[in-house]
Amino acid sequence: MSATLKDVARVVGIHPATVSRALNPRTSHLVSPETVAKVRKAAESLDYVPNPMASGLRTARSRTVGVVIPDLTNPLFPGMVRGIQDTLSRAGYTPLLVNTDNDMDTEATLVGSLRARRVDGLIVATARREHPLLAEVGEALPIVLVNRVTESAALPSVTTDEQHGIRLAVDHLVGLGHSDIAHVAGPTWSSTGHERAQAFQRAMRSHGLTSARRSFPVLGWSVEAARDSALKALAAAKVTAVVAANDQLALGTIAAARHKGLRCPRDISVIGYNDMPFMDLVDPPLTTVRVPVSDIGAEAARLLLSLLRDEAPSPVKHVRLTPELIVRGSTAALR
Amino acid sequence: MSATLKDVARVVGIHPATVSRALNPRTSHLVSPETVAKVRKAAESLDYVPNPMASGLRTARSRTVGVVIPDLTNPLFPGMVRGIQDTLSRAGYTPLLVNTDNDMDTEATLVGSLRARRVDGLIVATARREHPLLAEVGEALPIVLVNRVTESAALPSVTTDEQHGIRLAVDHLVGLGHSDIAHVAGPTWSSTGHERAQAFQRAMRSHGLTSARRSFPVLGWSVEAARDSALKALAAAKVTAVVAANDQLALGTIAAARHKGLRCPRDISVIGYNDMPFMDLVDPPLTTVRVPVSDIGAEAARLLLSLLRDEAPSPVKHVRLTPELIVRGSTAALR
DNA sequence: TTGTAAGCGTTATCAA
DNA sequence: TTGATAACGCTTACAA
Repeated sequence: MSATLKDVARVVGIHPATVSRALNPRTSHLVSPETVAKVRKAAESLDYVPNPMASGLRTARSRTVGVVIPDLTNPLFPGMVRGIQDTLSRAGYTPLLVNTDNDMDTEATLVGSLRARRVDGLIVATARREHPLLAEVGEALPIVLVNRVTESAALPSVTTDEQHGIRLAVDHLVGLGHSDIAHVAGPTWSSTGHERAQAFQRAMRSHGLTSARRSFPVLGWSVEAARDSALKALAAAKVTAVVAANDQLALGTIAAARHKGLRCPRDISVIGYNDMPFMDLVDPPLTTVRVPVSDIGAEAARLLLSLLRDEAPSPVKHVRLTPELIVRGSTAALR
Repeated sequence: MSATLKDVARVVGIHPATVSRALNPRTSHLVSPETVAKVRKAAESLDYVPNPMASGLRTARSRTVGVVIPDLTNPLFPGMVRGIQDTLSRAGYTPLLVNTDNDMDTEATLVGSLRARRVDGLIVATARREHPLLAEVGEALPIVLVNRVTESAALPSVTTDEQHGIRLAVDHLVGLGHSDIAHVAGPTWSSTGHERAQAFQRAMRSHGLTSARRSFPVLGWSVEAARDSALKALAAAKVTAVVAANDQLALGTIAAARHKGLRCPRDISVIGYNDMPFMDLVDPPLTTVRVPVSDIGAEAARLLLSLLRDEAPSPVKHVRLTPELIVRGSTAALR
């Protein structure tokens, strides 16, 4: 049904190999300009498109990249995925997307299926601080981590400056007069959870504020998972403000506060992290640290593409982007 | 690097073709049980995985499906995509996702690239009422439409019962005592926009209410796009309630109302459509018609898989799922 | 039940 | 500058 190199060759009256050379940008200089022109025209008129399975088989490269995320329905990821997709496809690569649901067995299976599909590389958003699988797969395949990293830092990554982001949040609250601030922290197995918690300690200390026993880690990143930790945080003596490790946890904290009869921001200020879509429309509009999700994705794709191009193994590169504070209605001056 | 049929054959001491037969469920019955067992063991120990490019080249099937959506960052779609992904991958198919941004040229390009990748079929969420491209591509490739359909109805589809959904919305408002109800309608090029508008007329008439000049179509589906139409709707005589054609338009309507000094639901009731994530947390929590997005995706994938399996062209099938009303805080009894 | 052989559409190597 | 040829890894008639 679809035209092949042979068909084009027949039309032009030359050998298929020459057609291949003429059509491939990296080899077309080996062919006389006139033949190239004739071939291009014939290919056009037959609307020939190269068969990626044939060339992939021959070259042992699929021009395909696996994208491993926890869950597409978490609003943090669609923007990141778009950044990845747009950049990859402009370079002729096709992303293959999988969702692990934060389950390590599922992840192992899915990474297996991506390797079975012969992906040329991997962009991974599911890293844990300890993550043997990634180290192992990284031996065989170029990998770029996004958002979260592994402890060893042996894999290239694109992240944001958590230190800076949390710092912005704490500074903002302190500026509003708060000093009794708690942290509803992310899961400790996640580098983002861990680093934000550490950053919280540091930021508090730098203001001369006590952060001891003021950090309350959750088990998962969801609105529901926040409840217990949020209640503990709110029970801590005199707490007037909470820095949550992401937007879902902030929303959960606000819900828990409401449940206790506290109103946000009147009685308690809450600040989130990520600035997911619609966070300007929730009640109250959420003050949060905005992460440039689409840029993270684009940057990760670029980094992977450079890895895919380079023959020589380059030094492991870590890209850090800078988040910014978005002030809305969930934070207010201490009364 | 990766083991091939030949490697397995060498280990077992038989011909590669036999290994192929033994490993393929559809042909393994042609091989003696003992050989099958030996082959399986050898394949396992070498961790052989079939090369999809080689088998795809040979069989002219990629076991790959193109998924065409307007924009992944629109919260309506991630759930749908998950439904598609989960169902397809369980059947051994890999989805290739593209975003058209509702631009027809982009769409043509991307569909072209999917065909270049030799996808076996297409799941399309970008249908317009008039959509020549899809009709054309549908000649060559199995296509299933999701959410939106084309006017001719010549392509199989999975949608929800718009008629029923809008009916639920209008009934709810009438039940609350409203009779002056307006519709902030979706774009007319979209079947969902069109059908919901028609359904609105019908539902109003069935209650004996006037719907004349009460429908105000927008140009796009976004929160911002709603502004003008919403202002017109709110300016219409005595309007006390608005049925919006989706959640974004509902949010835009609420914002416009607020801008005019009207409060929702006190002065004006607003009802959305889709029930996107977090619509329970916006201000006010949005009453809306919930669409089973994940089921739509799963159903579409199933339908396409059946098309992919069948040799004989089956009659064009249309699956309709039923939406349900979710009552929250954006609607209230007429005062 | 298994082996043989050809071919899917490319590209890389070698020769002309 | 072009042509011939082989090979990538798999499947499938056909033969044995």
